[in-house]
Amino acid sequence: MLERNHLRVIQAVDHHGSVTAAAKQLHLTQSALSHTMRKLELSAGTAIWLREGRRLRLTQAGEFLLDVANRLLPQLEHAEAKLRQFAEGERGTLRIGMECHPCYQWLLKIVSPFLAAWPDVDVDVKQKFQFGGLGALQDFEIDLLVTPDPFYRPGLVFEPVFDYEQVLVVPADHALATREHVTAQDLRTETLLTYPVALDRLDVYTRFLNPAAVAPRSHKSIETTDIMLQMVAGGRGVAALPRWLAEEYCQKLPLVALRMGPQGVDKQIFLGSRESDGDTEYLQAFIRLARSFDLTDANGPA
Amino acid sequence: MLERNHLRVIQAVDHHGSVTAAAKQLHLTQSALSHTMRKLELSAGTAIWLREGRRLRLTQAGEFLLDVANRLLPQLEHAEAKLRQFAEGERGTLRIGMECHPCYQWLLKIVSPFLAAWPDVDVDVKQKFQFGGLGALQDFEIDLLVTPDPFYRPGLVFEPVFDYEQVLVVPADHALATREHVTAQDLRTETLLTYPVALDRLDVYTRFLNPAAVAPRSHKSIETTDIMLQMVAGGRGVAALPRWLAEEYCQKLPLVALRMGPQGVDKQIFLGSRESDGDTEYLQAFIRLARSFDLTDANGPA
DNA sequence: CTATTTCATTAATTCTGTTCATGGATGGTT
DNA sequence: AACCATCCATGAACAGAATTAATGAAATAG
Repeated sequence: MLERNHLRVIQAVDHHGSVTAAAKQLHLTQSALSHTMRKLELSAGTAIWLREGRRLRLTQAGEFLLDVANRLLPQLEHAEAKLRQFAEGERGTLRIGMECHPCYQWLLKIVSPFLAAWPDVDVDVKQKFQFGGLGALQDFEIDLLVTPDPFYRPGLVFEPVFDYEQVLVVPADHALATREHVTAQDLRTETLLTYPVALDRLDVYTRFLNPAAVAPRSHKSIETTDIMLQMVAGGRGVAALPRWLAEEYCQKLPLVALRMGPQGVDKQIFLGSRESDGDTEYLQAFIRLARSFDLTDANGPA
Repeated sequence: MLERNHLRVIQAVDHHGSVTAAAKQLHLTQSALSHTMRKLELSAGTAIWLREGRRLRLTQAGEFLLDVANRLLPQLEHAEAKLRQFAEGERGTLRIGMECHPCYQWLLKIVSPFLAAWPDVDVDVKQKFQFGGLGALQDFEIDLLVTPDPFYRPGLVFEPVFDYEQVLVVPADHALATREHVTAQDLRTETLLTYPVALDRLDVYTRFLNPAAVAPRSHKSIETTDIMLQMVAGGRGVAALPRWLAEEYCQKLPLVALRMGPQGVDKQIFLGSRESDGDTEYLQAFIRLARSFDLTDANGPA
């Protein structure tokens, strides 16, 4: 059976031209190397070296094996180097699950410096999981969960990464635009634009409309933030978004962000991960990065 | 150190889904495999399998190693198969040295069926060697020498492969064309065309002209047989060639082949090889093929 | 709940690889 | 030519690694 060892021997002997010199490089006795060579030839069933006096020359089979060695050994070494990176948590794929639709914008701002700091780590963002975010985390479907709802489960840990206020975005020329804050009743005559998720996962409903037992005039779902706010600016409705995201768009479009209710709707985003990943460097680095990323940064220029 | 063994283990375990089944395929005890896996993970410094109950799942590092295994193992197996062919003398490069210029035509006729019979053996024909044919043979520069001059040296063996007569080729309308044979004196007024080699290696001189102390009117050297005989047919001179080669051209051009001297000049071609190659299958096969290749074949249609 | 399967662990054993000691061969030097 | 310094091969002894056997714990299927 052709082993890595054998390839190294062939390469070393050819490179140094003598058994003794090659043995030194391989940290072996000349005798050991000689034995190895003999056994290799024996198991190969053919001569690999021609011993002419004190000079060694490769046979055709030997030349062939040298080619193999020169081709495969670097690949093995490269594989080992990569493996070492895996071991030290410098390499891998960070699979992030999202349970918070608008957070995608926020995430992008973190991913970019992360990729720069961890060139050997790939990031993959998933929006759909088979059994919800927590299940996906436990099933190793994802490694990190971005969610507004931490939920204790053994083996999982959650960490708040930032607070923000959920606000209502209306056109700058809207009747409500000058109000200090809006009430649930104000929405009775409005069209509400939201992301296409279940109602019980929309804070406008759970934290604002439902407690007041109010429903908007109509409700439309839009996939992307850009289109959604274009429509708001066009007077087709109003939308609820994180303040930091809303304010970013207010600079580009004729929009106004309004507090919902006298106290406003305050939210927190959590990052969930498996306890067992506590020593995965790049994952912890991501969490640290996310936490250090305050609203000032988030609002800065992209 | 990442060994071939480890790659096989990763592949087998993944393929069978369980340690026990993989162990069976690897002709190992389940215990042995378990040990190997543990040591591999230990030396890698990272988990490679996630043990979830009785189910095994690869970590990211494991997935990576599986890729490496799937890529490298086939290459190693292929290398071993080739090596086996080398061992059994079914693969290699047969390097043939030529000391006999016109024999090139003859050689081509043998090489073609040989290549068909030994698809894994390449043939390389060399005309120039650093220290003559015998030296080249001993220095492993070539493996087979085609020569009219066998010369005993320890470690080398020569075998006659065929006899032929060296004849003089003249135009069909030449004054000598009807003669039973020509004498050395007849050439005194002729232009002799030969291959560009030293005079003492041309049989016309050593076996015909020199013994009679005769020189031709002039002497020109030509590289290729085709051109040489075109010139003979055009009345620009005469040439000495093996009869089998000459007769082949007599059918295409207005030429006549004449015996040189009353007895003619008889020659033999030998194949020289190293004794140590006595068990190299394909080399011996080539010699057998050459010997069985009698003049009838050589004269047949190409 | 029980029988069966699967994996991990410890201790014993077998094997492989390595070294030590030595001898023959080669090639350069005086 | 004789000598010496190397170089490679070999056999015996040794050490360490791989493998097995025996056993226990956990998980799954019936």
